Amino acid sequence: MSQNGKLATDLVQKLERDIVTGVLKPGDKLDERSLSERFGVSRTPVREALQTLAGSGLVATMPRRGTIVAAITVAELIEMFEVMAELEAMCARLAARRMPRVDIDNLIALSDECGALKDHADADAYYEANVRFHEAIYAGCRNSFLERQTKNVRNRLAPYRRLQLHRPGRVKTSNNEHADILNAIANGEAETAGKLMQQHVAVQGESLNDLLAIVPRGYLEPLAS
Amino acid sequence: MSQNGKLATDLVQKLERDIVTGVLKPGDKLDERSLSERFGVSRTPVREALQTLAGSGLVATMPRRGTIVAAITVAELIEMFEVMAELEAMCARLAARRMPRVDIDNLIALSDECGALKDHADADAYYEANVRFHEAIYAGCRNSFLERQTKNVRNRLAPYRRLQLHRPGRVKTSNNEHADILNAIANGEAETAGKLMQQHVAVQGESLNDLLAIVPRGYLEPLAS
DNA sequence: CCATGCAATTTTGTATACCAGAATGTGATT
DNA sequence: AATCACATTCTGGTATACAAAATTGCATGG
Repeated sequence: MSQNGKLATDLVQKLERDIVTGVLKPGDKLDERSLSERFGVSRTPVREALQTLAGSGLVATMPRRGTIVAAITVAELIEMFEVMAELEAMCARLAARRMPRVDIDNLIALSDECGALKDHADADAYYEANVRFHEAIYAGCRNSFLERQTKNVRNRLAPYRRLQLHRPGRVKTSNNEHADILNAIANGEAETAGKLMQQHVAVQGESLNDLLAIVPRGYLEPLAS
Repeated sequence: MSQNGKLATDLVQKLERDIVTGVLKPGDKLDERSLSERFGVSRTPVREALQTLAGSGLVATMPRRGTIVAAITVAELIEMFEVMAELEAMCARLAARRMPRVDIDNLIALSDECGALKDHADADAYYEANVRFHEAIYAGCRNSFLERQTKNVRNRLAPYRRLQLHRPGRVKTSNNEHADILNAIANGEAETAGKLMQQHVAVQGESLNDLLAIVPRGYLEPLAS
């Protein structure tokens, strides 16, 4: 997948991580010169990295006006959740039909892991386990293109989705839904698995009003990808 | 959407057109120097353009080994059609629920246009009308993110899909399916519209064996995106 | 005649220099 | 005091120069 040279590739990964984990917030300006001296390289690989990130939608650059971490509008967020729900539903449907036994066992283990962390104080720990559970299902669809596509959209939503889990009660509900989804997949009930997953994801998009209440200032400024 | 400078943006559009329309074939080498002198610019905007195209998946570049027009393997093609069918189905479902009357009228006109060309000798003319019909449905879903995502995948499949229509009888069948889809959308039958569209697209992926028989040499070499 | 290794050339990756357009600040004028 | 014009400055876009890696071709040896 990685197209650029070594330096540029490194930059892509570092910046991607910073954006997805929230170190860099939506709307933050990404000045080429600052980045180049911060990483000790010239502007060229920095530009290539930004170019790549722009392609995947994580940053947005306006001609002659620079690059910022993609700040998604509420309308765009709703749209993306709508698509995300359907992509994950597709993964779940296919996983129910194609996931081999050994991978299902692994999925059960990941679900247990989520269960063990659901009452834990550390929301981030649950978040990580949650990601692993979902990614196991992506992998289970046995369609590497769909897997990449889904992960891409998830990454772009990551800065906003992380906030979701801090909503009271959401973790527990989420965990229950996991159990149902797992069940459907293990039993090969494709349509059920898809339906459940669709709702599981879509509910996050539908509660965007709640999300807006806790979103930090600066998250909802101008621009979509 | 466009991130690069003016020159680079132009290049992206020109190269994209050449790839989608088949002037440049999968596997063709894209030499930076040749391109730069062909377009009368330096290597920098050329590199940026290739970078952008790599991001959208239309070209593939291996580090230190250059860039080629993305040559998709058969396995990857099957995967992509599987996803494409689902994306278009989603568009159709949403369009059935959201498309305003005036746009439906326009869709009817586009369908008629396809019908008028279905017996015509010029397969390319039907192909273009077909694209317009499908794009009208993308637009009808009222989800610009989904629309972009769908168009992106379609572009990547375009070099291969174009071959499909040269299969005898396909045009007529395709046209009948259009009529059914249009009907479902006009009547607001979301699930039906989605189902029909899913099949309409998936059948192209499932007939890949036939496609392989007529694919020109050089189309199926090494690399996926 | 074929294989292997080295050299020359080609081509990509990175750095730097230069140019152009946009933002900003200052001063004059109303 | 507010606004508009102009100049300065800052930042992004493009070109060019340089470095490193890979491919190619040739020569040499088996």
